[in-house]
Amino acid sequence: MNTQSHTKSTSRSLPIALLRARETVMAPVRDMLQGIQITEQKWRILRVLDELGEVEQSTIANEACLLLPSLTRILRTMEADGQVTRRQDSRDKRRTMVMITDAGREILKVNLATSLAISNSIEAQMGREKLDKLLDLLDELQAIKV
Amino acid sequence: MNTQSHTKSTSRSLPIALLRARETVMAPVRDMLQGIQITEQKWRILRVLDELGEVEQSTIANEACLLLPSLTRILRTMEADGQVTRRQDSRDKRRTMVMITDAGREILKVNLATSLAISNSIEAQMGREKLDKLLDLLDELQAIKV
DNA sequence: TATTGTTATACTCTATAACTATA
DNA sequence: TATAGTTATAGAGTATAACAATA
Repeated sequence: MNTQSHTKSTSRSLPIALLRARETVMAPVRDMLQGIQITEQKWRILRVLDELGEVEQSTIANEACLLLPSLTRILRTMEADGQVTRRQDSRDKRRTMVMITDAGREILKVNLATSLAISNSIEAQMGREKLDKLLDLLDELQAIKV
Repeated sequence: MNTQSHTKSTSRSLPIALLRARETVMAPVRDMLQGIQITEQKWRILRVLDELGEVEQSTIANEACLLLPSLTRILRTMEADGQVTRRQDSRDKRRTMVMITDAGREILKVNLATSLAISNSIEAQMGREKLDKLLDLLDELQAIKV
């Protein structure tokens, strides 16, 4: 409690605590992405596509935390840049199926070492056990319906 | 490990896990803020100012995860809207000291009940103990130097 | 010389509504 | 009627550099 209005300390506010933690983690990731001219959003899309294989755009939007209109625009440039392919689903023609290309996968591969180095640095400071616990709790939080 | 390039599952990727968890938590908060015509960034600034009292802009930028140029613009409108006051520090004239006003505090106060209801809903689903553990871990993560 | 903050600029994302095509 | 995705548009934030004032 503070003296002003009895709101919680910002460090015990989940939205702010999540944001601050993310900023700490993202700082070196942003350095990495800047070197390869790719935005955070594109990086997330590549990660999601690499993990899920060929999926429809709504799935990407959910998994990568992007709105469909944003995704439409971003995928257009990623397709032009040869990082993803898109095709109409033959069974349900409303759906567009998206897949990562070899060139897209190459971007992930080239940055794997840096990516791991960042993870390892965090693990070295937090400890594997705490990090796993944190990921478990985040996964649980992410799944709830507020 | 997935089949494509041996990257980690996105749910075990700290940047993505933090973002997804935040999106879950922010959904109802955004509903609340939309009702009062205030952006997430302004809400964070009000929270930080309410907690810290009168502080310089660099402190706000750090605590609310905003860049100084963004903060300059946002504070200009918040000052015009009577939510904060700004004055030059007399000892170090480079510094601008910012303070929340009663009107700004009123915004926090009016939304305190909704804010608490959201917290309580999360607590009801996660449990107090897990939530505290999560906040502890986030605080620890936020403080490391990657 | 370094630091605090502002301004300028270009870019990108967000949010919403309206729309098309398909189911 | 509902759903998947696109387009249009307005608004806001991001990132960087250049700058002014002060230390």
